[in-house]
Amino acid sequence: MEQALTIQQVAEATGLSVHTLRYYERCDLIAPVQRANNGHRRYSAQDIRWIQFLTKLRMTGMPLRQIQQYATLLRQQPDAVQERRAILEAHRQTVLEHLQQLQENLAVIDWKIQHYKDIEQKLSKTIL
Amino acid sequence: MEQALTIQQVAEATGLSVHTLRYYERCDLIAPVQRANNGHRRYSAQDIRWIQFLTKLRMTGMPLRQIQQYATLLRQQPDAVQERRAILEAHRQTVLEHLQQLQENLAVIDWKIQHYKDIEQKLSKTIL
DNA sequence: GCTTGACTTAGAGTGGGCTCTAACTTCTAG
DNA sequence: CTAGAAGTTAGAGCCCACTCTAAGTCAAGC
Repeated sequence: MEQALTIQQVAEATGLSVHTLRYYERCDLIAPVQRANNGHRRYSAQDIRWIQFLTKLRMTGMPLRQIQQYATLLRQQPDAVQERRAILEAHRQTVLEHLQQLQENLAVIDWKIQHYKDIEQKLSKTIL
Repeated sequence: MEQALTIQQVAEATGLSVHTLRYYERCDLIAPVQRANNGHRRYSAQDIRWIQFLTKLRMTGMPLRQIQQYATLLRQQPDAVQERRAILEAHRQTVLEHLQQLQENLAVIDWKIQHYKDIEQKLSKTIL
């Protein structure tokens, strides 16, 4: 049998909390996980790979709803590769725009920091 | 008198809603704005510059609470340039880390897109 | 055989950031 | 003089993404 992890172990492995893992399953972001005889979840290597990918989607700002759609597609139409790629490419575009924005705004902040540095310079000269 | 804008005009100029503008003032992100005789807000050019900068902070993910601190410092200790610079530099660091993360995660997504492209390629060849 | 600890569920609560509502005032145009 | 457009307030509501609680089950170790 391949390694089947407990929810605790998966939490540690993925950085999500056990609460969040169960929550994600409830929200259909994760397919119903296999159970041990006592009803405890047993995560497969597959499950973990998917959870790791879904956290990438989350961390780039994809809403749970959209991840849920992607997950459903993945489960119900494993051959719909083009559709899934379309979702990822749309998301990619969104992320690129977000990155762009972030960099522009950061530039303004950098400018302000420099401005403050200049003021500090001037002040120290005045004092001397 | 310099141009004193109504809340509507400021909303248009900054991309925030009038609701949000009032909300920000309530939360102390914006200093109490001058009022016309009828009690309506009249925003100064100063106000607008600040609002524009605060939206940069927001868009780079600074929490309202922190912006509020920065704003308070700006109003109550206009000479505390170093302190304000410290806040901005700390924030800058956070944003840089976030950017880094975003790029790393995006790379994984890009990889997945490429992977899907490869599959599509193979499929189309199989069919031919 | 009893405690401890990891698990289960359904459902309630939280925090951030808006967003909207209701009731009211005030100015402008017809 | 009246309708309507734009403003005001306090406070309620909403959405997202968790996060926690309560009550219960089950297996292992003392």
